[in-house]
Amino acid sequence: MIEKLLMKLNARDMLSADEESALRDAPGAVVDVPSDKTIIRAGDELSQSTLLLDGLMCRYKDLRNGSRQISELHVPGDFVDLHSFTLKRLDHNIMALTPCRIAQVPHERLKAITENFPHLTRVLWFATNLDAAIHREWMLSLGRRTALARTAHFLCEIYVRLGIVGLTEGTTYLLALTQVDLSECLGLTSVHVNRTLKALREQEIVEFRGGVVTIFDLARLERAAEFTGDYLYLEPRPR
Amino acid sequence: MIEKLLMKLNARDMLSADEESALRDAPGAVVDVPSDKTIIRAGDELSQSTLLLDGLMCRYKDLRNGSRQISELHVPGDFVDLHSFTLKRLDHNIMALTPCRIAQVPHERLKAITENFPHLTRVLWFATNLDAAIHREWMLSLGRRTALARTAHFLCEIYVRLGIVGLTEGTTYLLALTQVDLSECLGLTSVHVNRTLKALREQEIVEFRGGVVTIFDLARLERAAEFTGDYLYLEPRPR
DNA sequence: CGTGCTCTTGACAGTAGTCAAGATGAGTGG
DNA sequence: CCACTCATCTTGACTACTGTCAAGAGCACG
Repeated sequence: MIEKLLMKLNARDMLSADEESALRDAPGAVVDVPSDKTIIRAGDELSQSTLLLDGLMCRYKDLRNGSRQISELHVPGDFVDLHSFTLKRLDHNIMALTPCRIAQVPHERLKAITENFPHLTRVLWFATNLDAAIHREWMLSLGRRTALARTAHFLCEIYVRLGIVGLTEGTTYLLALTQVDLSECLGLTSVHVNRTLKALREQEIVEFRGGVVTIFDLARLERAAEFTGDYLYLEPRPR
Repeated sequence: MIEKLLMKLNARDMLSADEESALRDAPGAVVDVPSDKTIIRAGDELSQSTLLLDGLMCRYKDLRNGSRQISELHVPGDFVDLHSFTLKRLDHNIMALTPCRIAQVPHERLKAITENFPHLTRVLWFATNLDAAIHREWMLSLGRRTALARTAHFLCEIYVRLGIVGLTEGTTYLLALTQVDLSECLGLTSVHVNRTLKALREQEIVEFRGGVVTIFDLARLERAAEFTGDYLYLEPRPR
């Protein structure tokens, strides 16, 4: 059930059999969530964390005028709100962007891990630090990249992250987002995202249509984005 | 020496005497860093973390064209790169924006904390999760707030964060940044920051001159920024 | 009392936003 | 099986916020 989480973590460090089994024992309920449902609201008191098994979720915040910023897109294997374990409540909302399957992990079991498995604790800590690294790269995009580079960068990142958990096929992957969803990730309007996707398509770099991303020229996509995967910490090493 | 760190952590949870003393024993060398010096470069192999005792530091990334995005401004008491403990290398640079005094904490000692002090480990984990929460709020600023709201929000945040460590005087605080530094935090050009500060000053909301921030009307500043301190997690509770 | 950095301002440019209308397409009910 | 509906996508025309370029002022420091 937690195979994708293990793929993600084992790409960054090696877990022992004991640690893997502690992780396997961690989930409580498995729940299906319909598309568009906000499962956690900012400020809610939380006693469990959410592991995404299948589907796409996001974290978002919004302003009074209704404009929304997605701060992270989550793919299967992501521990969507592992950080709620120490924060106890969140500063943002979490919603399903597609129908999702999640596993709920009681904070009590995470606490037991911190008491008994120091190395596994560091690996989980690492996982939240990785989220923060993704946040920083997005800040660079939001603050300094052009709409085109920002969009290209996003598509590169998701390509790598889905690849880690085995959800790419060559240079193609499924991404059931609307252009509005995309615009909320990218800090743009959906109209401008539409124009930007058109430009990327006409330059034969990448295409995003009907929930499918097809990368025609990965090298050019990465160049347009100034993408390097460094910030995704894809080296197995002791944490 | 680590009093400001303790103020920061004790505002979020209570540390035991043992835990405080473990933290006091953690720092190795104390070092002075001149203004503008980049002390850590992205990719460097790291074996210690940096605790900021005095001065202002920042984390930043840049693009090939030279434009720079600061992803976090650090104030005294901040564990600037605590996350390097699990990441082992960083995805961003760290530099001093003013003359600084730092304490260097060997990762070995942090590792010992994770082996012997589970609760203190969770508190330190919390501290990195707090950085990520600040990242998310900045993403909302960069992606969705106007230049004016974004600038106002930044000044609110720093006001609160400096207040926690006793570095405000009423509604005034010292902030020895240039407008270029500010623009790199805010994802704007320095010219536009200049105009935005002028607008805030002329509306008698806040003034930023000569390294001094004077808030004339905190309520209006917070309203202009849509600022609430929720994301700074200012409640002492078991982590 | 220069030198250089920072701040300030004006004129102009351009990227991205706004508004609006029509196209496309999947799902629904008659 | 065929309208019909609603969400999403697309495009054009226009707007505006922020960026660019440039020059001059202010000021600390040697």
